[in-house]
Amino acid sequence: MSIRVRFAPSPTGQVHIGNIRAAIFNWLFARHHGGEFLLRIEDTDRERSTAEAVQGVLDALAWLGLNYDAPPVYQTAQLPRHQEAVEQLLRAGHAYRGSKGDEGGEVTFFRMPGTDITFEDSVKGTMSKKAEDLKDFVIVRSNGTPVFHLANVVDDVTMGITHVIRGDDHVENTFRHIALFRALGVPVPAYAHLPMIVNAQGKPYSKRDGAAFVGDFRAKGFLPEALFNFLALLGWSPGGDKEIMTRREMIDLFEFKQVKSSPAQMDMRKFEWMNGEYIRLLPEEDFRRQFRQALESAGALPSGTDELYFNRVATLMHSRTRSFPESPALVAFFFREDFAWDEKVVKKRLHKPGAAALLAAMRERFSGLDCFTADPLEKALHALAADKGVEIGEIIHPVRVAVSGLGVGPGLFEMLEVLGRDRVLSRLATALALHGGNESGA
RNA sequence: GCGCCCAUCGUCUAUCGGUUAGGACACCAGGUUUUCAUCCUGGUAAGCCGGGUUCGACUCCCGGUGGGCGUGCCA
Repeated sequence: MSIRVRFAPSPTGQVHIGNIRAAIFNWLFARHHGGEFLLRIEDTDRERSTAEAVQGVLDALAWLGLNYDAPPVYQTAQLPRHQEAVEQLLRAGHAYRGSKGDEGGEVTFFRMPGTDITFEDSVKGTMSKKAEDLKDFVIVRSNGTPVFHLANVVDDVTMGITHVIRGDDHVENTFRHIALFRALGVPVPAYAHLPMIVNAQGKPYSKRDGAAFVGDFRAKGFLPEALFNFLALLGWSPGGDKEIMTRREMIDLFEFKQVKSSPAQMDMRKFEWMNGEYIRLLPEEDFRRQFRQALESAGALPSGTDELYFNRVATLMHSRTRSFPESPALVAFFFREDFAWDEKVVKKRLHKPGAAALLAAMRERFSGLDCFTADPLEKALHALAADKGVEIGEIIHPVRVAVSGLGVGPGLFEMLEVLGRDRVLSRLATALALHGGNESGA
């Protein structure tokens, strides 16, 4: 029998990373075995389900490249089948009607078999529950609508699901679901319950802990390939030392044997590192596009900026970008004159004894250059250092701060070349005017 | 409360009775004849506690502690 799995989110909000990781594992498992990966929208909670949320699920899957092999199944459209199943259960004596609580009306209960239930979980091992801990439960509400357990199981039957891969929070439900499958007289699927993603306190990872939804990562400019890779490795370890893997490699290696059963914490620092690895792998044009997007959304890119100039800045930044959110602050000086000054660096580099004099001399020599490109600029700087008998760093650092306001950035000479003569000379003059008289410590 | 589950560096993890407990991120130090980043080299850092079983336990068993999940006419 061919393998069929499904991702079955309820469209009641944004797609949580724990959820999407379940989708990733389902997808990986299906692709590994050449099976089918299906999507089912569990929209039976009419109160909370929204069309926007459905679109959110579709977008998240598309963004991460989690393609499904058949059109999405909407649970609300399966109502007739749910009702049929209930009739069948009623006829066979597996279900009965009754009242519960003080809400009045009549609900339909599923009658648990009265025996212990055991199943093999692909990640958690043998799971067992005693009969006395398994109570009858409602499968149809007093208003006639089926409850999750019933709908979920019946849909899995109609969709021919062979393996149910979902979050750890569903383990307890599994015993009821197995009883349901048996009562319906159909094969019980195999199960794999994934550990939860938790925060530093061991609590479920939530919005309070930072980016918690797929949309958050996307909005911040993280790459889908990086998120996919990172999430796949949260709880799953193919052994070996390789962590940056292609989809093909992940598909080939994926097995539940290597999925851990303990919860994992999302380490944003490691994720940013991985994102940086993927950024470096990006084709230049792709990098430019996303780089531009990051700057534009942060309002750091003035309209009318020269295309070529922008491209040169992008090239300079490609190899040193770990995540797009950090970009605006690092390159603002390329695009505007009122960039921020890092006061600590200003103090350290510009207020240093002798810095102003060197800066002034450097400006003088730069202004005399015929060709304002990296090579001549570098030669001029080395020459000045030699003439003054100072380390080149004594000049490099003040120049960098003077033109960028920062202590870090691309290689200085390439950076000066891209900035161009006008910006460089005027900024050096400005820096001298602002800080030239501030030398301290001597 | 009851039921189920989980427990290796700060984090993600390898280990499947015998290892100097390995790797990755982060961090620290040095190098790559300018910073930062990249890259290279080196370093700090771990088996929750207590009992067993065994010649020998991170690994198996029991208990404790801590944490998670479940206990809906939500999904």
